[in-house]
Amino acid sequence: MSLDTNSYRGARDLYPEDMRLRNYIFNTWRQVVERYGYEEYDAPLLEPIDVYAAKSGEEIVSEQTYQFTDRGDRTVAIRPEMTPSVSRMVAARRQEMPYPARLFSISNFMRYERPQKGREREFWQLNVDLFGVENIAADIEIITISDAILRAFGADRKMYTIRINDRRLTDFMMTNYLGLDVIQANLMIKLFDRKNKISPADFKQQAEDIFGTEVAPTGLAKLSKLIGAKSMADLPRELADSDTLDDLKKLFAALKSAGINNAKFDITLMRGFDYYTGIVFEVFDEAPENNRAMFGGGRYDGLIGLFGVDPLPVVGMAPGETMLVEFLRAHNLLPKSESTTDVYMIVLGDSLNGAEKLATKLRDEGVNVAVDISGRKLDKQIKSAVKMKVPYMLFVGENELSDEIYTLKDVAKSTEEKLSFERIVTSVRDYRRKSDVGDDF
RNA sequence: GCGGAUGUAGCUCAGUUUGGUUAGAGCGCUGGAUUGUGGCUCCGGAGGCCGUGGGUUCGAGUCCCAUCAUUCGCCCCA
Repeated sequence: MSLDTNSYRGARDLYPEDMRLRNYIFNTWRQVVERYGYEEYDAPLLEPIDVYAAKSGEEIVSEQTYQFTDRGDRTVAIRPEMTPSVSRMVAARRQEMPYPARLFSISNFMRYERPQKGREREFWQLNVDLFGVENIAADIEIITISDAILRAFGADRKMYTIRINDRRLTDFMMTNYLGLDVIQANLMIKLFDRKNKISPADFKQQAEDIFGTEVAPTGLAKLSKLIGAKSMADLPRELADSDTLDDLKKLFAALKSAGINNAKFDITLMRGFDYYTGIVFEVFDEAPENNRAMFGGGRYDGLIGLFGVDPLPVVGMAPGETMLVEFLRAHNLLPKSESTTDVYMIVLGDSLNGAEKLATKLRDEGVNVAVDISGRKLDKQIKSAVKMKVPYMLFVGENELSDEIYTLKDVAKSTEEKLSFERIVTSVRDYRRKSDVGDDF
């Protein structure tokens, strides 16, 4: 019996052409967040299980983490997310960190889930967190960066929407306005989460069940006022007077003046229930075939305190690679895939020694060169170069070596020029400079 | 965890309804012809446990059961 060549379920093999796309995404992420002054960190792949159990729901941890007992009898989990780890790291240096602390990481995670479109068992995420700022400026910065990231991939603001809500408003709404107890509020939050997936009639029916028959009529009336609110101005008086709206107003004003015209207030936005304490937001893909939340984030001021130090305010977000690729594909923003090798050297006749020497000289000038050392016929060598998507081929034979004039072929344009060594170097450099600053990479 | 669809050559698929000799096509791959230049042309070749395991049958790619995988929904999504 032979071994299976398939990769582990929900985890992908990345061949060079896949890795080119991943590198493009990671490089773009890194470039944007570093421009905002964020610095990179990393944490171990494994954490003690308690780190997750304390923060998230118990059943999520037991059913969806990869966990095992190590040789020292400790129960550990492969990280399913970064937030607990980075919180642990910041808590450990609570007193000595420079604040505001701006941190990011690009790391892989694993969750034991059923793989489907846009979701894998092993996945990569950018995590961006801003520690130590209580005021709304931190929330503004994180949302602005979310926008900047998508813009950096060439996205137009018509392609996505940023939906924003505030957890404090949700709490006030559930408890004071709708008069729900904790259990009812929980159910209502789950129902709000499902709002776009079910019919209005089903929504109404399920809401009625939550209210109970006695209070349902007044409850439903209040609910429909909420759902109908397209902006903060439409909110019922009881909510509109609440203090948290000042923050939201400042936030929207700031986003507007930054040109972010696709941010919308959405009272129904929930984002789970667990640990958010203020602003929450989600970035939605507006492509019809893909209409759903791509990623999100928000403020979670309570987590650092779990590690036995004074609490610290935090705002963070985490876009994933998988969803982003779906977004780029849907909007035709995928870059053209090209080899990192600049020049594929095609060796004619007995010229291998001379070709290798020339390759070394080119490499000394920073040109990436692959020499075809196979000794195959010309057309086979050319086919390899085309398959690799190398931008240039360089033909090296006895005549070229004695004249020191070589034929450089542009693979895409199918044009060729006879050039000296120096001219080859400048041609390749010009090409690289152009493609690095363009929309494509 | 639940439901639907799909697994045949490297890839895209036909063949399955109605079981019947050596399982096909296009592209790709490979050898050659012609070219000091591929994405032209011509001639030849290799490559399949028909996802896997069991069952029915004289006989299974085809029918039945199970299982695994892919995929679309549901649940969930820290």
